[in-house]
Amino acid sequence: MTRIPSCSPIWLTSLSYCYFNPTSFSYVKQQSLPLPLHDFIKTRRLYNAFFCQTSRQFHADPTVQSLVSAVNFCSSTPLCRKIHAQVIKSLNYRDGFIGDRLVSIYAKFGCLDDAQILFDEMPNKDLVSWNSLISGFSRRGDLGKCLSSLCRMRSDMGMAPNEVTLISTISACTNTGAVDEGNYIHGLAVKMGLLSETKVVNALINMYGKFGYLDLASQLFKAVLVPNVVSWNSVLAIQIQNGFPEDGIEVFKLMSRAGLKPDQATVVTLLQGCADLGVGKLADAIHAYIFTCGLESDIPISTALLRFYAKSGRLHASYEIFREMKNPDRIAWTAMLAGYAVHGYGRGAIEFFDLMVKKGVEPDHVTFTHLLSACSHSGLVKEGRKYFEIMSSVYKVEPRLDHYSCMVDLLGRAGLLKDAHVLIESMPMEPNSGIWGALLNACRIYGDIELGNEVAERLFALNPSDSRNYIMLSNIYSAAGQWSDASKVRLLMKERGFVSNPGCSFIEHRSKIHRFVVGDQTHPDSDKIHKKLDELIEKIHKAGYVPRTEFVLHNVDEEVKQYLINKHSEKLAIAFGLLVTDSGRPIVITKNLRICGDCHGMAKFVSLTEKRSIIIRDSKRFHHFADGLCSCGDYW
DNA sequence: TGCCTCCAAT
Repeated sequence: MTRIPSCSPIWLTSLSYCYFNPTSFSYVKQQSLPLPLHDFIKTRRLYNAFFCQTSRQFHADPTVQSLVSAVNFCSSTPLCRKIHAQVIKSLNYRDGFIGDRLVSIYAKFGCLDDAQILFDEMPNKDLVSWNSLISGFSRRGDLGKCLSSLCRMRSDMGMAPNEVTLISTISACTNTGAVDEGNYIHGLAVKMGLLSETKVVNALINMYGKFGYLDLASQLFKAVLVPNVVSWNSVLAIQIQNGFPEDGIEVFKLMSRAGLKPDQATVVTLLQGCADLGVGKLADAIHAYIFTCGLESDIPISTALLRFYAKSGRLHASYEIFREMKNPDRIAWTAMLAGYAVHGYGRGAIEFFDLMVKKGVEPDHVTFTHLLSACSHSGLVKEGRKYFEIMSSVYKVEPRLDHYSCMVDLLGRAGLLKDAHVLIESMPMEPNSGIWGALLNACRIYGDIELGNEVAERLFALNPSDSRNYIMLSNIYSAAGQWSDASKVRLLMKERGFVSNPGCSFIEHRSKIHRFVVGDQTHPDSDKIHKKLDELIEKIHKAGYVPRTEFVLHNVDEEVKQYLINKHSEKLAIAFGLLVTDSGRPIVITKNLRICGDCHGMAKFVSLTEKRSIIIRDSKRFHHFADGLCSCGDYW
């Protein structure tokens, strides 16, 4: 074994700095430290010697305890480096233990190379060391390294993975959408008899749920002998995230009946379901529960609550929650910003963003998506361009597809079709269907048939099975009065076997959800509703309201068109008490003001499939429709 | 006394 030479502490600190960051070698040189490259290589061996030597001295040294506690509270890379340097200096190192923790911290903060180097240098790697490394790769979404480490561990070292190894690997499969690899790990879990571990099954339930294999997930859940809160939370989240919030709420009821106490994750997930469904009463109950349990200072819970109120049109309530937060994090700030954006407060969103930066909260790519979408929906072209520019130059957030999509939408809605097209051509990555779709929508608004045609061609090539593109192109032709071309597109759709689903509206009334489809008379109170509708339609027509119909339907009588439009969502909303008048004129405020007062636009926005939102204002307050549902619970 | 499953902003 190499003898450990006597070294000054400063030399060792620099050594560890240099060790972790070879590019900063010049820094060490500047300090006039005797450390040329070959010495640096030598120090690697030296370092190994430290590990071996110190493992023997571990119990003898009194500073070990402080190092252990230091490493346990280690929360950042610089701190981790300091402790690591200290570990080397004090010669107190038991392989494993502190090393494992350091590996996982380096990995946690994205220094995967450092983690790997440190791991490789560790002389005696036990199962926990391997798990630390694998979990690090998993957290950073590096499935390849996760799997290769798992293989190395099994074949090179002859070590069997335990439940922790599998949980980390399953999690990596989930986050990268790797179905085959996930199946392989599932098989491995069966082979190793690890399906009796609830945590492993929970990870698998979550994985299959995220992949959309709900049957498999529920089979696994049923097979768990004693499901814990996480098992229940997983099933709850699966239902809600796959678009079945009602089933999710049923799961919650079963969970309560099974005697399990909801935890933070339960509450957050339920609130997400409430926001998707717009069920105000359940959310109110949850809000009360939050207070009873003293959870109101919990940031994720407050954020979920904030989002619920914002989605329900109660932006003030949402802001109150935000204001009450002690230390809102980036996610909370972004959620609030999204609230402003979705309600069409472009200027408000900008001001809020500036405040966020001023408070020292760093925006990320999601923040910019909302900010740009706020600019887009308020027609703030100049501002949108500015933020798109500085997001990479100042905030070092490289624009992604979503940001380009927002910008194309912004320029397109402002009528700058050419600029939008140029921007798409300049993108460093392949534009997706969302981006071409935004441009196609702009072509529809401005009636640009030529460009619309070109864009539609691209969309058909990119996503031939998406019926929305065909409908949009057909609408462009309809709006221009080119009925035969519009018919051709519709025919093409038919040939390719697409059925265009009619938009569906639904409204919560006294804790019950009522669904309506155009021309639908199946509601038990249909007669009453329609009578009321006729009354109100007459009223608003008298007030001077004329719906736009030109691209709704063609080769249909004007009267029939009016009928179909009138019977749909906007009038339905009015029938339920949202008399949309302001000094005698109906007002419709949408996040895109250009569609304001457009009956078809509104019906479309309220439709379930569109997943967009609108806001209607009556004399007292705003009513917000999100995901096809009016969820302003207190006006009935 | 180190590694791990569910939950918050598109």
